[in-house]
Amino acid sequence: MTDGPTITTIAQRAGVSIASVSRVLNGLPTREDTVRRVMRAADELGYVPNSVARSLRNRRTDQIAFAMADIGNPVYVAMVREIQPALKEAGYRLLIHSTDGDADDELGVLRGLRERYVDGLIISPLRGVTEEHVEAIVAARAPVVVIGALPEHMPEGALVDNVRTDSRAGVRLALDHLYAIGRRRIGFLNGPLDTVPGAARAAAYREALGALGLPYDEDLVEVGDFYRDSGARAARALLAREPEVDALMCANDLIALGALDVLREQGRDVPGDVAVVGMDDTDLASVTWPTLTSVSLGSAERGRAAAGLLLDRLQNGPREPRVVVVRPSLTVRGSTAVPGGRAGGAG
Amino acid sequence: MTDGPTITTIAQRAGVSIASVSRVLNGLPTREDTVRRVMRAADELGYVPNSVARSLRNRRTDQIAFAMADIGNPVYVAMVREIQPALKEAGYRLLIHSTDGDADDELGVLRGLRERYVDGLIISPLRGVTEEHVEAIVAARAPVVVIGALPEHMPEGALVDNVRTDSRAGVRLALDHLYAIGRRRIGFLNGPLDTVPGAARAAAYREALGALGLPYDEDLVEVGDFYRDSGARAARALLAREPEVDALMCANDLIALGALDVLREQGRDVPGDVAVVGMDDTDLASVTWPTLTSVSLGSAERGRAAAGLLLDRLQNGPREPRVVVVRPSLTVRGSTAVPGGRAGGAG
DNA sequence: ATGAATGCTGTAAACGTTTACTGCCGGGTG
DNA sequence: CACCCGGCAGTAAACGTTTACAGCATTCAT
Repeated sequence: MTDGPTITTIAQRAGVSIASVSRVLNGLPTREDTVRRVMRAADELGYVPNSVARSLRNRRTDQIAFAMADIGNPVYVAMVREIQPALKEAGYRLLIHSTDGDADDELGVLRGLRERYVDGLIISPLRGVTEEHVEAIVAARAPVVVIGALPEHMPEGALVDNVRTDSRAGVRLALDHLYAIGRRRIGFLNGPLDTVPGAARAAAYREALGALGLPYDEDLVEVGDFYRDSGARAARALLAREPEVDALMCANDLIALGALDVLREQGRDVPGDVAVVGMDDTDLASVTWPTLTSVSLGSAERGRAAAGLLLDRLQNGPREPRVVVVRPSLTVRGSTAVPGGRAGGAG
Repeated sequence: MTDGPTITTIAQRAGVSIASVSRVLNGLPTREDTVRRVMRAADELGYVPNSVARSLRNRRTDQIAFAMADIGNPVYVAMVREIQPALKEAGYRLLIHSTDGDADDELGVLRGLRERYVDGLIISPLRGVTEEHVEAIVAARAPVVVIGALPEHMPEGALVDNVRTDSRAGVRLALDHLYAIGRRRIGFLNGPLDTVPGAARAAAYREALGALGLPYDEDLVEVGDFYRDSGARAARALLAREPEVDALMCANDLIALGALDVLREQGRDVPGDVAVVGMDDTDLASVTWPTLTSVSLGSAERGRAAAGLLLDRLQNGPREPRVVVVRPSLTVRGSTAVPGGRAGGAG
């Protein structure tokens, strides 16, 4: 009564052994009569199998974890939105680990794989895959998909697929676009250099300027965090130091939001005086005013790919690690809507 | 090697029984010498306890689920952001069920409680708590917290706490504000009437108008979905039918976004010509232009409260069901920033 | 009528823990 | 010296499944 029926309860009521009960419930060939008796008893008792016991015996939990820095970040929300239905479809439950950018937490999740509470993991390490990450992945002996950059050489035993985006190409798209609409003094508001995206975007900015024949000027670069208020601070500093900038390349949409705040506050027209480009192309980009031109790094697509790779591994067994690269694209909106000249902004 | 060490492996290596191993690992009083031997063996083997086996034996999984309609909705994101750290702090993992507003899915989660894969559940049923929900909750015999309205009378066995907000009061806050800044023809863009929030807000709108001595005019009301494009459609329809509206009360921020799109497109000044108020006070509200005055229904607070109630139950055992009511508040921003008159908008 | 083959069913072990219970050993007490 | 008690450790059962294996009827062929 208080403790819920088990197959033993059913077996007693139906007058058969627990083995028969199990077989019936799992649809294994059984005599018609036995099937009826067991089904009847199970129905009457309102039996529901205990998933923990089943997991212990089957050595699988039908659970998959997704670990990222911050569930409040629209990029990760976009990924979760793709991952969750894909997993549900395949009969897996989803566990969420929001690590708050805490590296120890992140490693904790990875090491926790050895507790076998999930069958696989999708992880997006904020500060890249360190030696320790690799060790934990090897020790895990459960499939892992990393969203983001992976070290050049992974050891043999690392069962790890990889989904990445070419943020270098993304930055180039943005700078090409700004160049095309006539901008020559292009500031750069970046996130922390010790994060993977931060470092990659810094290098890409420099490289893209070179390709366009523009000089790299340290005074045009400001480093902060990937948040709105930090973006505002950075924009303020940059505009004070270099009032002549005619475009701001922002390392993500939140930074761009902060920049827009400051530009509005200072009465500078966007994009007339200063054009602004964000990155990630989150939902926010179509909400701002003017709407924000942004480089899409395919968050949704990356989420979908990661789920696909993991499920493939779980369903079809071991295989060579795979890498999926998602191509960035540029969505032009109001904040750069000045084809060739310097007119008022549009939505 | 391939299968990971268990306490049996440790016991052999340390030359003790598995009981002693377990005792040492759980910090139960044990002879100094035994402790050392076991610890040493565990270290050398890189032992990690199997959480599934532990769950089976302990009859607890240290997992909690949160079920809501759509993880893409900022309201739920805000809740998750509060729930996740609270659970982590208490040693619980978080499972996410995004039901896509599918009622069967929602019931599935509730019924799934009987599989005992989680120790408790926080659920925010989109269309209210039906008879079937109640049945499932009673059958669950695991603590449940419902965010949203609960039926008047719950049966004895229902282990359910409740967190709700007073959206009636929220709507009143908004209408009082609009009235105070001189608006008299206040349109209402609502969500589906068969959702709990939709129905509540419809009633509240009517009631609040009455309290202000304003007539209820069906032509001023438009019903759609809780999404941006639906909000835009509704706004277009309403403005076409009633060009004289001087304010739009929107049943959530996304609808308000759509309304702002349409007003801008039609060249109507916000808040000069039409003031706009949203609901939920999501992150979006401070991003739009003009920024959006919005009624906060305390999403974060509700999430925190729900986690608190559930953890309390899990840690301190059964007690009388509790109800927490979160008071709404109004955050005034640009979209209504016209104290008493009809001047240009500000941020 | 006997043997093998066929088709179900039941017994028991296993998954990896925790813990009640029993038993052993040593020391203190009468 | 006998007894008891305390402190530890080991045996075994239990959590709720799944499944290998053995066994039993029944059927069929010879």
